Amino acid sequence: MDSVFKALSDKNRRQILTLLKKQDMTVGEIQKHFKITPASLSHHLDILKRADLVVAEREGQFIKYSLNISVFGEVTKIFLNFFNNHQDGKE
Amino acid sequence: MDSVFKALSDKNRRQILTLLKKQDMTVGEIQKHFKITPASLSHHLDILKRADLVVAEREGQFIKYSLNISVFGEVTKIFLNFFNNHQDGKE
DNA sequence: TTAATATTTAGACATTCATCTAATTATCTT
DNA sequence: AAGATAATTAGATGAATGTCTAAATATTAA
Repeated sequence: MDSVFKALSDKNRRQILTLLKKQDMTVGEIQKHFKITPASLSHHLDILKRADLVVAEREGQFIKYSLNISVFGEVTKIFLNFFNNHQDGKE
Repeated sequence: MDSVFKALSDKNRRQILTLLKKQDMTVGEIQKHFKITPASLSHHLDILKRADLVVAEREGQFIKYSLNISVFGEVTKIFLNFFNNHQDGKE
């Protein structure tokens, strides 16, 4: 469970989750919302994946990421929904 | 809001919150549940305080800590209640 | 199969962070 | 006022973390 809290402790990663809450996205699409390098983004996605917060699935040349809709995923969404929209996310 | 997530990202601090959920405690009482030094504990309490998750009040020679029962406090309790009791807390 | 695009992995670097010891502040007791 | 207890602050240290560049892997297109 520690990995979930660790994963949520980074602002970029929380923003990724917020994006994926709206729709599944490829790395490239997610990338557009950030100014970090693809390598850094990939690192964040890996941390979210290890925390079981997101799932990755290859679609040809792309890799599509989506929220892991499980018990944790649900609660996390509720949690994020409450805590975000206050002054955290930039969009 | 970042400070809240950062605060929750440490296992010791989450355990402190879990303890305070049951009852207010002085630093000394909290201390008994950990094997870190008083200085380290004080540091963690400071982080929780800055995140507005707990409140400190001097009572003579002691300082009593309690959960900050506010909107954030309430949600945090619910959140912790759900996410703990899985494999995170040691008690 | 060669070139181009998408994403990840490896390795390095600077910053943040949890922890400790030692010193300091605050309160209580004698 | 002096000593004891409670807690915090200061400063140091090693580990963890976020970021980058460069290289590697995977897939599509020519």
